[in-house]
Amino acid sequence: MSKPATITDVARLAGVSITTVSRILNNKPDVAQATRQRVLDAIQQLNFTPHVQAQRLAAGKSQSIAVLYPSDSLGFTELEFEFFVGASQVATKAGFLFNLIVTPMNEQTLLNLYRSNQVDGVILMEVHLNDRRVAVLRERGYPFVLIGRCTENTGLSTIDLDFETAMLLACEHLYSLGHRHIGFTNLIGARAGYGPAIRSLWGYQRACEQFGIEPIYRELKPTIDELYRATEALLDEQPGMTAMITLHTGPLVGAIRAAQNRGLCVPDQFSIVGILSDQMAQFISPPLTAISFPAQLMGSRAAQMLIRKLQDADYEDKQVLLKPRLVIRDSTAPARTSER
Amino acid sequence: MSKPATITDVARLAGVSITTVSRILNNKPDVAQATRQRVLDAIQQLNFTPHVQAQRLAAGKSQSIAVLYPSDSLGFTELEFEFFVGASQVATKAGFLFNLIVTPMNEQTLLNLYRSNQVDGVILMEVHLNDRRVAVLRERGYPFVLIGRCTENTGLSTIDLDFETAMLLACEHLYSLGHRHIGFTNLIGARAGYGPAIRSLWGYQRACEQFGIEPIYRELKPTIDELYRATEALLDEQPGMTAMITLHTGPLVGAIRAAQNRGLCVPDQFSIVGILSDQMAQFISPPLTAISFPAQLMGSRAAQMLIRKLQDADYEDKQVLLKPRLVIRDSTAPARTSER
DNA sequence: AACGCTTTCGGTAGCGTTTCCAGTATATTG
DNA sequence: CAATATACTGGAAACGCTACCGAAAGCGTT
Repeated sequence: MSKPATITDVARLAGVSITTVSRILNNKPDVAQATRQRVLDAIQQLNFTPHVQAQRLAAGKSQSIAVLYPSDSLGFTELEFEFFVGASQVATKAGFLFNLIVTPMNEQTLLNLYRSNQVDGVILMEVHLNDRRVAVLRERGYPFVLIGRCTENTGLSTIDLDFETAMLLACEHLYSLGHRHIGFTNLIGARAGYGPAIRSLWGYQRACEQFGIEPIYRELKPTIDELYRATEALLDEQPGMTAMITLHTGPLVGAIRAAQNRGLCVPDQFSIVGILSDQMAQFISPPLTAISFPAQLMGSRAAQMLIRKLQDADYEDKQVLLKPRLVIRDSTAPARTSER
Repeated sequence: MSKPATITDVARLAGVSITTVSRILNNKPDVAQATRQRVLDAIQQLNFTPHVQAQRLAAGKSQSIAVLYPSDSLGFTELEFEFFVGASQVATKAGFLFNLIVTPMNEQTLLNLYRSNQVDGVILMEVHLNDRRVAVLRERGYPFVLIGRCTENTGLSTIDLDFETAMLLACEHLYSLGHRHIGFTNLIGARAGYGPAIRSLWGYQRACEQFGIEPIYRELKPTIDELYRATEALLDEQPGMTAMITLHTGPLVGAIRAAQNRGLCVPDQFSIVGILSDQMAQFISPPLTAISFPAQLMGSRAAQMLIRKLQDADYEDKQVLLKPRLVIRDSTAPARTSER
């Protein structure tokens, strides 16, 4: 574990000043081709790698970004993971360090992240319509992007799935299959200001109006048990219900099991549409008809936006809204005319 | 985005030298109670947070660890994710930055990670029995720990699940339910030196000997399709097979579907045992009897070991082998005496 | 021959900490 | 009461790099 070579060693070996070496390291102009080669050889020979802490201290930048996913929220499924992988890949490629922070942060610790130069910018997940974190960061002018949206998004960089359209698509699909009684179990938090919940509800309500069907609605916590019980309850109360949409990702099996336990075969007697990543949808039996959740894409786009924002002083903030895509698999089927 | 306060500002405001402030920041002794309070007040008042890059440069430590998960290997499931979360939580709590690196690294870039002071130590995942990375790092004396094991582990810090015992447990469970023809689909790579595959195979072979049953064995890639086809093939070739164990985590549904497609109800006519995290096992229909894979625990233990190794000069390397636990759910049932 | 331009390079002052060493005042000891 | 230990504090040199500024050298222009 001998001490690694420093820029001084390289300079000495190449017979130049450290300034020149620094120029080459940072691809600055004003250096003769011959000198450049000599320095590169020296670097090679010494196995030199610049000391990142020193670089960052001198440059006044941390060259790293973080994703904040407060783990007290919904827990982890593959979906969150796909966000991280997407962001991580982009960051690494752009020469940024990627930090995943799952510990919930208060305002202080959030600001300290910037003040201590730990990160140049962050990606916020699980944002609420009226998110304190957003207010605090915006006020201080610290760079960040949101996965999700707030009520007021001007001047913010956001990326989000268009949940409203997603619900429309799902309803439309089921309606066209002949279903006229379509339930919807939403994530909890529509009242508390949780974006996906609210916007999904809007979409569902609009679809119901448009198709002239009666809403059958529940909000519940994301556990298998909750969804199981809720599905049972809905089936009891709404004997005509032949299909269901749920925003719950992992716990979705609860709905399938509840239906099957009633002797309702999915999809022949009961159709289910979810919102999941393609991989997750395939890992379920039966393979799920679902709005495809492009989590990895969203993660990488978010990282791209953030990094461009950091590098390009007059980068213009954008609010990206991804068009949802419905992938039809084996959990939806035409409604039987003579129902149950 | 005004410039954050520095240690000099704090020192000036408190009327002390920066040395004293530094002492307090690092909980060093030799500072009067009154002075400490005065400085703490100043820190509070200025919202001061030490500049991490500067701290690390001066201290010669990066205070960060990384997990290397080469994404070209098996892809991502919830399982990998749980590793990361476990490690990340421990790291954050210990004041370490946590870096997730999914880009595959060659020897050079791996070493550069240390040389450039980006990390103090790493956690290696997906290690092979004869892993180049291990050789390189060991030779240089760079700190690391393994999730998994090598052939020769003396002087290494490792943590691994006892796959051999795991297979014994699974077989035992099925045997005691009356199954006498038990298939096993393994991850690919037993020959190439992939630890889990090899050790599972050993366990399976031992169990077969012990219970006097005939091995029914396949190695395949971790995709749903592969597992589906393999299960079909096994059912064709081995009409007596009433149960199956698989090391494939996510794609496991392929086996379930294949059985169900044959009209074999799981578990009444066909039993399946997997190796999954508890959460994943519950997300499958039917809830899966499985060896519980304590991924999060393993991640956090690995991080703990690494950090202790970094902080404690004479820390003794340990090879931890976690005892597996079988959780019985609804995918296994007694073998029917009059089979198919 | 004097001037200015371009290209290429080096000197050096930071960046914000930690840490070693030396110093002062106070307390303890024989 | 001198001598020595003890508690506390400050000065200044690193840590390894970037970035500003200025200088030297080569070349064409007037």
